[in-house]
Amino acid sequence: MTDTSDPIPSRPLTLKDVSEVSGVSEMTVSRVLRSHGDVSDATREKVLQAAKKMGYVPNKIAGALASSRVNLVAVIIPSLSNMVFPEVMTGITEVLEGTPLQPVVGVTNYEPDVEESVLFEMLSWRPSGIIIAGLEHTDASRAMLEASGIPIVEIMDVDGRPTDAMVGISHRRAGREMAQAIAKGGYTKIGFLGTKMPLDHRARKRFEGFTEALAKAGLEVCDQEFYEGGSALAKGREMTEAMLKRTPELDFLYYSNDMIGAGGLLYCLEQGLDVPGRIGLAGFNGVELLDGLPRKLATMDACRLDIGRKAAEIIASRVAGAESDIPDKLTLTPQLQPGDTLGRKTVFDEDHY
Amino acid sequence: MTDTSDPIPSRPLTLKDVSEVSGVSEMTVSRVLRSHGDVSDATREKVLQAAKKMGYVPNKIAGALASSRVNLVAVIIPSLSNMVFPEVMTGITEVLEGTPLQPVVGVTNYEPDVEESVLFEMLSWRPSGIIIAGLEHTDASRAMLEASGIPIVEIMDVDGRPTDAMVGISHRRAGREMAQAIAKGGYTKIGFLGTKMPLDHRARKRFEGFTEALAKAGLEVCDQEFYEGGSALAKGREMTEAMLKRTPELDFLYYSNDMIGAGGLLYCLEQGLDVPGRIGLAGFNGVELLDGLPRKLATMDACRLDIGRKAAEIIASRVAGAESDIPDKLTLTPQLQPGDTLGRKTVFDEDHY
DNA sequence: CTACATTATGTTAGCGGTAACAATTTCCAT
DNA sequence: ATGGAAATTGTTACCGCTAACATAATGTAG
Repeated sequence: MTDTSDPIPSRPLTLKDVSEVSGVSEMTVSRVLRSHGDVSDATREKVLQAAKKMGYVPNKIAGALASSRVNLVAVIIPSLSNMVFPEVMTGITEVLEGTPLQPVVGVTNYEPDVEESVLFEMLSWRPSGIIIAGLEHTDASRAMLEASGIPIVEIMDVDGRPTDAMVGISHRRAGREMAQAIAKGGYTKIGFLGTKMPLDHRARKRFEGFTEALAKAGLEVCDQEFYEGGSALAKGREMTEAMLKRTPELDFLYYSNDMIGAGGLLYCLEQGLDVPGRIGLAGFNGVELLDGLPRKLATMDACRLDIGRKAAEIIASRVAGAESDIPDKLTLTPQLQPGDTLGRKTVFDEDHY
Repeated sequence: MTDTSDPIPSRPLTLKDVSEVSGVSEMTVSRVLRSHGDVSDATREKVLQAAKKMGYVPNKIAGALASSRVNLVAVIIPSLSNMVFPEVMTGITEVLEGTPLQPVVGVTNYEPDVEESVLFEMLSWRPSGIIIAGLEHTDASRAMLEASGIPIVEIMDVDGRPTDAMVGISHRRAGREMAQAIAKGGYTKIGFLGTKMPLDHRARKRFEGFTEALAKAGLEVCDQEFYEGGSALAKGREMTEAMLKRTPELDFLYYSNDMIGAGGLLYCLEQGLDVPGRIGLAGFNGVELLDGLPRKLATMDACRLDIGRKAAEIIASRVAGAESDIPDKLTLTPQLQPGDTLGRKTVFDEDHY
C-alpha cells in the first residue's frame, strides 16, 4: 500500500516531508490533516493523497505540545482481572467513542502507593480528564488531583467527599439493603465471606453497612472468613465448606462478590443443601456469569456499565466546555436481585437439584 | 502537602518555575529530576525540595518531543471482557514494571478496521514498541507496523508470518492435539461449539487443526453451533442443550473456550449425564475459573501469562539495545490438561460427585 | 473597476523540555 | 603555585507541530 520506492527507509516522516511532496506549506498540510480552517478542495486532495501515499503518521506529541491540547482521559482502576472494571471500561469507551477523547488505563492493584505513582505518570502526559476509582487516595494523590486543574470523576463509590465530580453507588447502603432483605427472609445465623478488605474500601463499606443494618434487626454476623488471591470460584467453594463445617448452624452466607458466591452456591448444591430453604446465599456485583449457573444467585447490580458511561459523559461535556446537565455528584441506585437463593420460598420443582 | 499559599492557582508549573524557586538553571533542574548527569548533592536537594513543595509534575510531552524518547509500549488486543487478555496484560505489566516502559492498552473488539485506527492513534504517540494480538492485520495496518521502525511483537498465535517478532502458541496444533486425545479416548461422535469465527482467527485455526486431525483419525465433526455475545456461561449451557437435543448420539463436545465449556459441563452434570463416560467435554484456555467447577473440564492452557511476559521481555531488551538472548519467534507449547472430562476412565471415588 | 469582505495560503514564534556543547568551578598531583 | 582532568552548571538550538497573525488570491457589491 505505502510507497516502498523511498530510498531512505527509516526516519519518521514529518509535516515538512508531506508539505514538500504536496508542494504547499506545512501549515496547510496541518490544516488539512486536522480538517481545521479553510483549505481549497484541490489542495486538500493533493495533501491527503500525498500523506496517504507516504504513510505519514502525525506526531501527536508535537501537536499536543504546540496546542496544549491532549485528547486523553486517564482512567485509573484497581484491577482488570475481576469482571467489574472491564465493564466500567466498556461504558467509558462506548461514550468516548463519540468524542475526540481516548481513554488510557492505569492499574493500581488496590495499592495506594501504586495509585499515586500511576497518577503522577498519567498527569505528566497532561490528560484532558481523569476518571479514578474510589474516593480514598493518599494525601499526595489528592493534592495532585486538585492541582491538576482538569475535570476529575471519582467513580464506583459515593460514600465520601469527592475532589470534583463523582459517580457511583452507596456501598454502605447496598450492604444495608442486603442485610434488610436477609432479615426479612427470616434468616438469623449469618456468615460473611469476602476479600481481605484493608485496601478494598468498597467491600469494607458494604460490610459496614451490612453489619450495621443487621444490628438494627437484632442480628449479627456469626462467622466470617477472608481470602486473598487465587481462583475466586474455587476460593468461594473452599471457604464455604470450611465455614459450614466450623459453624454448621449458619443459615445465610453473604459473599462480598459474585464469583466467590458462585463457588459457594455450587458447593451448597453439590452438598444437597436446600437453597434457599436450609441456607440462603447472596453475592454482590451482578456479573453476567451468574446467568449460566444452575440457580440464580441473589445479588445486587453494581451499575458498572452506567458508572462508566456517566463518568465519561461528565468528562466529555466538561472538556467540550458545554454547561452540562449531568449533575456533578451522581448516585446510582442498584437493585437487589433476589434470584433463587434468597427468601424462603419453595424451590421450583422443575429444577434439577 | 503542597503549598497552597501560591496566589496564582492555575497555570501548570514548568521547569522554569522550579528553576526560579530553586535558583538554578532549567537544565540543572531537568538533570536532577531525571537523575541524569552530575549534580552536586546540595543543589539536588534544593531542587528536589522545591519541586516537591511546589507540586511540580514534569511535562512528558515536552520531554518526549525534545528527547524523542517515549517510554510507552502500545498493547493492542481484541477484548478485555473475556478472561484471556487481562492475564496477558498481567504478564506484560509484571515485566515492564522492572523497566522505564509503560504499557498503554488499545482494544479492537476483533474488528480489523478498529485495529487499524487504534494502531494509527497509538503510533501517533510514537511509542517505543508495540505488542499486538494476532498475525492477521489489514494491509494498511501491516504497512504502518513495518514503517514504524520500532520493535513489534505479535502475540498469541504463531501460525503465520510475523512482521517482526512473535510469541504464542500454535492454535492449529492445539486443535490437532485435542482431536487426537479425543480419538484416543474412543469418542466418535463429536460436536463443536464456538464463537462465530470470521474475526477470531485463533479460534478458527484451532477449529481447522481440530477437524484436520479428526479426519486423519477417520472422524469428523457431526454437529456444530456458533454463538455471539451474551454470557458465555449461559450460552454454553443453552447451546449444549440445543445440540444434544438435536444430535443425541454425540459423545464428545469440544468448546472453543472454557467459559462456554463450563456452561456445557454444568448442563451435562445437571442432566445427570455420565461425564466423561457417556459424553466427554473439553474447552480451551485453562482459565482459573475451572478450578472451582464441580468437575475439572479438560482444557489446554493458552500460556497467556507467559506470552505477555515474553513479549514484554522482547520489547524491553530491544529498547534497551542489548543483544537479546530471547529468540525473535517464540513458540510456547500448551499442555493438554485432561481434567475429569476427557478419557473414559472411572471417576475417582474420593470425589464428591 | 475600485473597495472591501471572503477565502486560501504562508510566516513567525513559541509550546516545555533535552542534547550537545561551552563555561565555570573544584580538586589534585606536580 | 599551577596546569589540566573531573565535576558542576549554564547556553543555545532545536524536537514537530500549531496559534496567531500577515499576506495573497478570489469574489462581489456598488
